[in-house]
Amino acid sequence: MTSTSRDVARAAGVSVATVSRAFSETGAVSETTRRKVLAEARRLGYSPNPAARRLITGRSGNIGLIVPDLANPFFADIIKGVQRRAREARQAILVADTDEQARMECDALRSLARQVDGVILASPRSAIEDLPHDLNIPIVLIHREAPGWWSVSADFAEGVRQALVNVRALGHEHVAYAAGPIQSWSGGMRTASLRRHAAELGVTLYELGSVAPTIDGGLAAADLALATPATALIAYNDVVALGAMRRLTARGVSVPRDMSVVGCDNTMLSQLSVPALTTVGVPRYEAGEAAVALLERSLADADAVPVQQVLPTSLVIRDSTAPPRPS
Amino acid sequence: MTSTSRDVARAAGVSVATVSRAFSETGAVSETTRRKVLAEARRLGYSPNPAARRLITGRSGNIGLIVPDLANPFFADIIKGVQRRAREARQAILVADTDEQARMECDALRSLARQVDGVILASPRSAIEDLPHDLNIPIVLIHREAPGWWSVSADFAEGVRQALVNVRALGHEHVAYAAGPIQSWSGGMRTASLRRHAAELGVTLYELGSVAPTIDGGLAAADLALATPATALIAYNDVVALGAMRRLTARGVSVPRDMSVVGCDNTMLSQLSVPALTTVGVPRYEAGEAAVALLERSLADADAVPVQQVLPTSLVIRDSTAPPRPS
DNA sequence: CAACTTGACGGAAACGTTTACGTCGCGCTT
DNA sequence: AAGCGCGACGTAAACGTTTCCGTCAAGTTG
Repeated sequence: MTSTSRDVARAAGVSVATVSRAFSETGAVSETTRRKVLAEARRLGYSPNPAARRLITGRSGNIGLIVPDLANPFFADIIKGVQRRAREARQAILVADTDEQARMECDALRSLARQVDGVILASPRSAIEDLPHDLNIPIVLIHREAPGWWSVSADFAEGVRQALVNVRALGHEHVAYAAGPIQSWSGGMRTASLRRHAAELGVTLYELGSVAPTIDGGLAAADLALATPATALIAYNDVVALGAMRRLTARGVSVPRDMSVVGCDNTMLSQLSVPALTTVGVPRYEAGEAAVALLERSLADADAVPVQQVLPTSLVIRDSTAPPRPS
Repeated sequence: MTSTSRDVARAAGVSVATVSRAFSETGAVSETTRRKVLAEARRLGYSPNPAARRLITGRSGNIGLIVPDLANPFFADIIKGVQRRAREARQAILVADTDEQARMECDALRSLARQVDGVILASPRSAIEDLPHDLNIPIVLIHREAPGWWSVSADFAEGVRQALVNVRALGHEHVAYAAGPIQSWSGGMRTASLRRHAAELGVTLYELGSVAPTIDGGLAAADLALATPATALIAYNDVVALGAMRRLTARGVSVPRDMSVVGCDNTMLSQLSVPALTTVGVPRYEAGEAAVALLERSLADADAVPVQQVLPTSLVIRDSTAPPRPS
């Protein structure tokens, strides 16, 4: 049905080796025969069989991408970044959704291992030591740093610091913080940063503990916050912030008049809400692109020393923050 | 580095053919030797090389998925459905994002063609006749029907009919409709259905024309709606509805007291908004699953006659609709 | 008991490339 | 004029499976 390199070789009056060389950029072939071969190939509708090529070169030409939840807009942007950079490198991407389950990360990793040249693992829920390390393909982590691993993450510590500084500048002295899942590495960064900077900024931090990273988690966080003297609430992410705003409004607490709210991630949601959410901007698209770039580097030089890239974050001020009401 | 079937064969004292048979479910091999082979394979860390397998069987074991925009929550759910069903069938999925561009659909189709066993094309922006049809792999369309093509779509006509009936039952006699992009097949279905049923239900339909399927499009739609006597607005999708609600609120028009708003798709957004959005529920997860099922059928029997599956839709009533204010 | 089926297994030929190696002209040096 | 280097190209051996035959023993039938 589909034609092979032999067909093209015959038609162009050359050997299959020459056909192969005409298609691989590096091949030593004269310009005239290359043109001849390419023309003949087009006429016959020939394109190299990727399976055969992969069998001999060992390169599959595609990379794996593992995310906790595709429906989470946070990861959607990461995928788009990966996608774009991968397309330039003529790589296809194989995506796996793990439904937020750590075990599925390992399964996905294993089943992808033989199919791809390398894997990008976004916001892994697993502990690093639980990840299989015997599948000799490069792995790049997103939003998780670990010694000896390639990774690209964002400077969450700086982002929430900016949030705290801003809220303090508005006049808030009592700030509540709703943390996310304990396994979240980036969440840990945020908590640590807030603790570190609260004292030196002269704000009292009320840690509300860990809530689910969902709307419902946000509802709970709002009630917890109202039980403290806090006049501002920093949330684990935008979704929690939105949930909190909804609950606050429902309980007659006006945002930002009675309570300022800050989210994290700057997802699409933060622009949609009313009032629009002040949030910590996290580069997602760029993280995806950077991860592919790192993967390419580790693919090019198998024993390159892993780099841990950190992308900048910055506060995006919208309408959910304001000075506290004079009491 | 990695061991091959030959290594396993040698270790187990059998031939490579037997190793192959032990791994392919169908192979005629005695239970005892199969167990022996599998044990030896596990010990050596062997797993069949997918490239070699593909080269000879012609099956790649993965399917392609092309979507206009990964960041659109609408498609995210479709992917999750595809993902789930594909995992059961031990298939990996290769995803391509076309950035809403019709041309990229063709490019993606072509570059995927040799890599996958079949392709699922969600909400194609291209005209059917522009799609390449010479790449002899099965294609399943989502949310687009065309004679001679496999497809799974939703009964948008019924969904918006229900919306119209409901709004009419609440007492609205003047209803505005903001349509989406003209290339949208499903949008066409909605428009046609509204036109068909408006008269018989005794409602006057104000067609606002086509707006961008974005928040900004929704802002525009709101202004257009306010220029008509309409007391209810049906929007192309949830995003447009949200944009409209925002604009209406900004202009001092209370939703749903002064104006009822109905969205379409029942995306996550519709639950997040305040007030929560009444919307037409469209099965996305199920559509993804169904598409894979269809793909499997057409893979199993190459000249099966294409089926066009239609999934049910139903109105989800939330807080953005209410009886019109007595004037 | 001979002939025949049946099931388990090995040998070997594919599948369609890439690439190491060899050959062959051609132009250049000495 | 002989030797040499070099670029272009062909030959053939991989890559790791699956699968078509063929063989052989064990059971089954007439």
